[in-house]
Amino acid sequence: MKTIVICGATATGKSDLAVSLANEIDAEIINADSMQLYRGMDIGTAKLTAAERGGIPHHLLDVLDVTEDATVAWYQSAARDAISDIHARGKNTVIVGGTGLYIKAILDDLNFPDTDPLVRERLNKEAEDFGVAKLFERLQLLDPAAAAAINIQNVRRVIRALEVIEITGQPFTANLPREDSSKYPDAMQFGLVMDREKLTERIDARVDLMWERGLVAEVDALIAEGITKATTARRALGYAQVISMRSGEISEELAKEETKRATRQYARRQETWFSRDARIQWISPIQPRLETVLEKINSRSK
RNA sequence: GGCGGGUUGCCCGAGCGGCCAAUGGGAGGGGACUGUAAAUCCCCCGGCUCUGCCUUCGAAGGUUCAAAUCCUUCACCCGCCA
Repeated sequence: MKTIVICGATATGKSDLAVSLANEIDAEIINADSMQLYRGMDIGTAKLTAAERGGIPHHLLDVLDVTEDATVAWYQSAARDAISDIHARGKNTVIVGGTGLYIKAILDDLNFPDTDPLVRERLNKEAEDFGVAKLFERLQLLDPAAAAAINIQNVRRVIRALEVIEITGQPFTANLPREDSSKYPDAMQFGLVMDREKLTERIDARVDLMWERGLVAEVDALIAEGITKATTARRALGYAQVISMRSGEISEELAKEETKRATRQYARRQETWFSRDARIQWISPIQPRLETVLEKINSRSK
């Protein structure tokens, strides 16, 4: 059974390609977008409507309330279970999304050590009270390799490293493995690219459309459901901006502009992330996407 | 018409005779990345034949060994008085 990944920056047209591809190769789709996991976050995440999904079953889509926080570890096992299930039913799998770490967590041999809210909370408090420098010093002592790889300013990562060391008694692996640890050696990854100017245009247009379609109302509904108390969902592009607009911090016009700006920056980070995975086969903007992907898949299976 | 304040690099905004190509922030570009990843963090950011040189701080003159910083005139913007 095939495992195909469609990745790339936001607004490059991944979702549509995934559906048409799934149709062609008798596949089901697994969402690899950290924000499309949430129910009710539809307009702002550019989630495909039921009609647009064209009857293709989508997994890991609409599976969490906005008050629940997704984590990579949870996603990893849920996604792998979904793949096993799909393959067991004799279908192929298409994984689509822009969350690089999530895709990598599925494909590669990443083991996420446990987490402990209490330990984390204590470390957080320590960082606030005494500063990260203090914590970083400890990290240097306990795990020089991790300290060398993590920037002292990156509080979140310093804390996580210390948390892992404390819970497991083992050093923290601070670097992701590169391409040599695949759990699904037959998986094929395809990346969609677009030149910056074109992408910026598409992002701007998409954000305008989100507003027209009622993003503000969507966020209002989620605020009522408690999204502001969540730690993950409320940071989503567009949602964070509308939330701060509703709290009176910024105007609606600014919220919209900021959403476009933040989305542009996000797209850049995505490109950086995906660009380091040599396994990805990039589909250039001038190539017919579906045809090119099908061709590559077929030539591989021969 | 009179008096006062302002004009700084793509934008906002410090600087107020030498240590200034000029603090900060934003935008833009590059990069990192193992339980918040649409997150978090780092680097670059006038030009060049790049341990130095050249062109920048509204414009044009001037003072000085030396000016974004002082003086003069002009242009535009802002406030108060008419």
